[in-house]
Amino acid sequence: MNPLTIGHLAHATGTKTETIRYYEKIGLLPRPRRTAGNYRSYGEEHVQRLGFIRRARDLGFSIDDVRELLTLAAHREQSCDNVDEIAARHLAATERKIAALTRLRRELGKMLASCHGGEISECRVIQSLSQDQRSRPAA
Amino acid sequence: MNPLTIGHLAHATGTKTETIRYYEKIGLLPRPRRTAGNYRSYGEEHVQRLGFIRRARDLGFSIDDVRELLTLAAHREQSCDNVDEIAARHLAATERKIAALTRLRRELGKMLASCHGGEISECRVIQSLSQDQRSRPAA
DNA sequence: ACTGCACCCTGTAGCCACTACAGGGTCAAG
DNA sequence: CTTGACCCTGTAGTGGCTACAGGGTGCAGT
Repeated sequence: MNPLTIGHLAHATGTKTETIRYYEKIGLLPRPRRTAGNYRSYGEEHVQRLGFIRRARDLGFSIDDVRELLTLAAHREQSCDNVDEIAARHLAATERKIAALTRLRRELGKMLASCHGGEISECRVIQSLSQDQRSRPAA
Repeated sequence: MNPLTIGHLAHATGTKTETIRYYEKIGLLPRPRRTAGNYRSYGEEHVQRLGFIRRARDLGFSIDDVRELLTLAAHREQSCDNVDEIAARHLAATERKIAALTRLRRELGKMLASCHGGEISECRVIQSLSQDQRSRPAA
């Protein structure tokens, strides 16, 4: 209801004040009014918009994606195909990341499981990192 | 065998020349000899070391971890506990990332599945981003 | 000898999405 | 009228490269 300071807006949306100023600088949040003492003064619309931004960011959307989602969200009568496309693209990228990390996890797990302690000279982890897999003898 | 230029070292290890110079700048690769024309001149030991670095980086180890792994690898008579600890820590971090991304994937999948096209005003994706989950009505 | 051309050199700036100061100003309570 | 919590701007740092700009080197072909 009443206008909020940047600190209150930060608290209300779970954002840091520096981040809010950063979003303003890059044009993601509109510049708010200022008080007589030059403090930023926010209203309900800023809480909404920053909440949207924060939720999208928490879901891993890039700043550019968020920017586009905000623009699309403002055109209520248009088709949501573009929105779905952004989300689908992000979902696909997330799946690719999961797949890559899963491969890493398997590799790391194998390395660790094969190491039975002892000296560095016998350490499987170091051995794995030291030799090119392609030229390692099959034995 | 014969000394390599930076381009040849790059080719041999699948690294970019800029990255090799960067690794030298941050002290990860030792400064090589120079030719009369001030070209960097690399030997087999550089191929080994850069190969180690690249494999560790491909497994997602941070530069600082790689630095420590290189130091540990050089002390062949010491225990490999420290190595295993770095690897275990990295494995745990990788698992946390996978868990976080898996949650994201589920959320994104739910959002997309519930959206049946049409107008933005009815778009589930936009709705999800627009409202705070905690204050959304249960219906 | 000369001309291209591919490669090499240094140094700096940019990427992403913040985060952390430094050096100041404002405002309400005591 | 002072204290302390908040606010302001602007700049620099994070990780791990990547991309220039503006030059020099080396070798093949003519």
